[in-house]
Amino acid sequence: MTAQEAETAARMFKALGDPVRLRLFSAVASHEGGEACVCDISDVGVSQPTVSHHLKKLKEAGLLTSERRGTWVYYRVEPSVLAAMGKLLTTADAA
Amino acid sequence: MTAQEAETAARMFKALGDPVRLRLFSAVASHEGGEACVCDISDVGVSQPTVSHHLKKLKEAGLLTSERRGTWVYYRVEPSVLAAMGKLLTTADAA
DNA sequence: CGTCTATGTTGACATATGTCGAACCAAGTG
DNA sequence: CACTTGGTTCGACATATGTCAACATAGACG
Repeated sequence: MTAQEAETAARMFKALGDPVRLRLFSAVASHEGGEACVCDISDVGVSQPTVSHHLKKLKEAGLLTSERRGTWVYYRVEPSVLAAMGKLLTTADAA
Repeated sequence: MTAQEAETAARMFKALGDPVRLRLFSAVASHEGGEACVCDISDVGVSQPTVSHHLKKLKEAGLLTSERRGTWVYYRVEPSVLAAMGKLLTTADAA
C-alpha cells in the first residue's frame, strides 16, 4: 500500500471516525429509499449547525451526495465508496 | 444505531483514519504469518517513536495485539474486529 | 415584498491529534 | 557490568477537530 493510496483511503475511514458522523451516515443509509432529508436525521444530540458541518465532511469525503429539492436537502450514500472500503477491510492482505 | 454503538464503532474507524496507521495496519495484515515485527514495518516515513505511538493507538482500538518475543515485539491483527467493521459497512442499513 | 422555516456558513474556542527529540526500559552480547 | 540494538514513554509544540452561537442564504407562502 503506497502512501498516496493510504492517504485516500484514510480520508474515508476518518470521515466515519466520529460518532456523530457515523450515526448520520447510518441514518441516511438505513433510511427508506436510501436517502434522507436533513430534518429526518438531525436528532443526534448536537446542534443543527454541527449536523450541517458533519454532513459537509461526509460529502467532502465522498461518502454522501446531496441534492436540494424545494425546501429540503436530501442526502444519499455513494454506494461505490462503501464497497471499496469494505473490500479494503476484508482483503487487507491484498492492499 | 445508538449513541453508544456509534461511539464504539467510531473508535475503530478513527483508528484507521490516519494514513500512517492505515499503512501500518495493512503492513501487519499482509505480512507473512499474519504478524510482523515493528522493525519490519517501520519504514512509513515517520520517526520510530511516532510508529510506536500509532501502533499503540491501533492496539487501544482493539485492531492489533502485541507480544514480545525476545528482542523483538510482534504485532498481529485481531480478525474478529475486522469482520465486524466490514459487516458494519456492507450492511449499514441494518446497523 | 416580507416573513417564516429549513440549511448552510462564519468566527471563536476548547480539546484532541500527529509529530519529533530526548530520555528511558528490555534483551542480547561481549 | 558496559555496550548495542529494538521499542516505548515523556514533554513539547503546531495543527486539526468538534462544538456552539450568531449570521447568512434559499425556497415557500401569504
